[in-house]
Amino acid sequence: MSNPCFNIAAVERDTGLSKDVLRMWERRYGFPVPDRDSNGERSYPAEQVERLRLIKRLMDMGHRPGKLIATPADELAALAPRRSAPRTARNSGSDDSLDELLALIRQHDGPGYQQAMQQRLARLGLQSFVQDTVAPLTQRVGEAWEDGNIEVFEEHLFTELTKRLLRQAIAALPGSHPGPRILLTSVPDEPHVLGLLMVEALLALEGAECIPLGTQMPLLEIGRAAMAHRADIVALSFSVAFPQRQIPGLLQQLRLVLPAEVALWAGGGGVSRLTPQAGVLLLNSLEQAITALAEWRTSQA
Amino acid sequence: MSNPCFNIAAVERDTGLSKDVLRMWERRYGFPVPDRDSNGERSYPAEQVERLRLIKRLMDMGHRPGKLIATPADELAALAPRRSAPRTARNSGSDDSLDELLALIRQHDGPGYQQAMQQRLARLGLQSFVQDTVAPLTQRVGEAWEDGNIEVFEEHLFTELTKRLLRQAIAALPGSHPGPRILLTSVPDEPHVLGLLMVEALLALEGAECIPLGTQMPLLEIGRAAMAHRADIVALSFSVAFPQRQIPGLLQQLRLVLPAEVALWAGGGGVSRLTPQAGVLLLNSLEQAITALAEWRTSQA
DNA sequence: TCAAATGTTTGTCCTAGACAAATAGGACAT
DNA sequence: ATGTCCTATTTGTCTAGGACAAACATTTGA
Repeated sequence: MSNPCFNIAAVERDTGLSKDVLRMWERRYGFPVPDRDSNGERSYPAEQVERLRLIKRLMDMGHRPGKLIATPADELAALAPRRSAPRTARNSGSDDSLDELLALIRQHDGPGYQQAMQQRLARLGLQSFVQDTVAPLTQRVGEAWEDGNIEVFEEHLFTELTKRLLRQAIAALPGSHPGPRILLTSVPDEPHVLGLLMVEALLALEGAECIPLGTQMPLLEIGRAAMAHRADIVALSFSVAFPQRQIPGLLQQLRLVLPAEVALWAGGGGVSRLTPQAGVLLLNSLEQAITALAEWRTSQA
Repeated sequence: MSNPCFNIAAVERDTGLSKDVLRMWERRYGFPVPDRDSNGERSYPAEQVERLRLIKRLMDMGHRPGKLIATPADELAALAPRRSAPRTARNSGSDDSLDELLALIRQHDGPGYQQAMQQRLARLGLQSFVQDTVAPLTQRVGEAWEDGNIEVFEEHLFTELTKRLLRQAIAALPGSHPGPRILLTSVPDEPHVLGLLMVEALLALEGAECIPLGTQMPLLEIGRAAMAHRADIVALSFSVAFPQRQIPGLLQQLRLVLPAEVALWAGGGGVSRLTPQAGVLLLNSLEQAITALAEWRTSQA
């Protein structure tokens, strides 16, 4: 047979579970139980790696590892979407056209998806496209991900193609910039960029001068960048997947690094359940970004 | 005093040196010697972290840790850019226009950089733009990074804006795809996407159907994606920063996961010093990607 | 019904030993 | 002088189990 086998470092890479955790689970729960190679080192069969990936995904949804590992294989039932509001027609389940877009991704039809999205963009205009198509579609993909009925590579394809569409649309905008200079980025350990692009599109549309720095900037660097670019506002994005309890500390720390006259905005799914922070403006929706921009302008006038 | 202190996990994040390595160095070389907090856990003063960062950078340039740690503080001299060919006029030092582009980044003039690059793209055409502007410019930025004379956020700005330019150019290409279906991605722990975009631009220009999946795909997922998209070729990119010794193992493992009829290509700065691998085509330059595509086509005819 | 106290679960850190992969240095042959 | 092989050193990663604190769940008390 000689199925493909993985050493512990490879499993760490592929699952996101640290070596310490892998060894600890083996000690405590008796799973995974890897084979040993000629040097006595762990060698995980692909099957166990697969199971670990599934467990990790369910953990990210809020399940506890102890329970998951005990469950034999009908944990497929545990896929039960632990969503607070189970998809009323109002929040995200109603729009059939979103389902069509999602179906294109599921059929791995990249060109078809691009074309359909281009049409929507042309029809709706950028603002409505972002708010009424990209945002809900992203949420739908996130839900599918939690429910386990989308493949990792399908999600990657969606993200990659959507990023391209947004960047293209942003690049096509006219170049006059009356508004504030807004530096857009995310903190280390936050690699998601789609939310940042959505808000960039909306802000650029309103005439703000956006400085996109990509993701994962060390805090001290964000401070330096704000100085160097003479930014008026620093806008950060936190995805729902980002560990919520770290956010207040990060924001406070960054607030200390930034000059007082630079505004600090934080948005994205990760901040929606957060209590207000001194010196930080929390944006709970895309609309709010537009409002905040208008308010900033009046406050400067 | 209470200078800012870092626990071992923070040092790992900030330096890229694994916890194991940090503890081992302490045991073997007597550096770093962190303080201990009330729980007996390592607490690294900022000064030592700074030194570690410097050491890591020099290591990435080819120096050995043993020597570096022994060197007191005049290792600043060791900054001597150990570049193999110290910038002859031929390899990368001659083109003044590249320096102008780099200067725009250093002045944090994003719009100016974008405009200058757009002009070059229009003048040279996509192929020459990629090969003669983007590639050497990327290398130049990498050198500046090694020499420590570029800021992190400057590098981020460069990367972000250049990504946009390339994606825009790719999107503008006509849509007929006679060629093979090529799946483009990178392995986990390899977040760099610029190289992937460069090769995508060249391959798409030659009529290949490129399926961009972004970066950091788990190996098993790459296999599934190749099946789902009926890919003819899987192309991976490894940056110079990627730990070279991990690459052969990764490629072999991926080779086992992929169907035999799917070709596996690996390119980027990380593979340039690699010995040939069975079942894997190593691309040492962008030109080689074009050649490889032509060869694949004749072999299929 | 909410808040505080208690108990469980879980991840990360610790020490210290072993070994193999990578690299450098030296001997030898071409 | 140059290239190849062999040996010695350097260096990173793995292993084992123990300890503990932070996160979470549950029960108690108001």
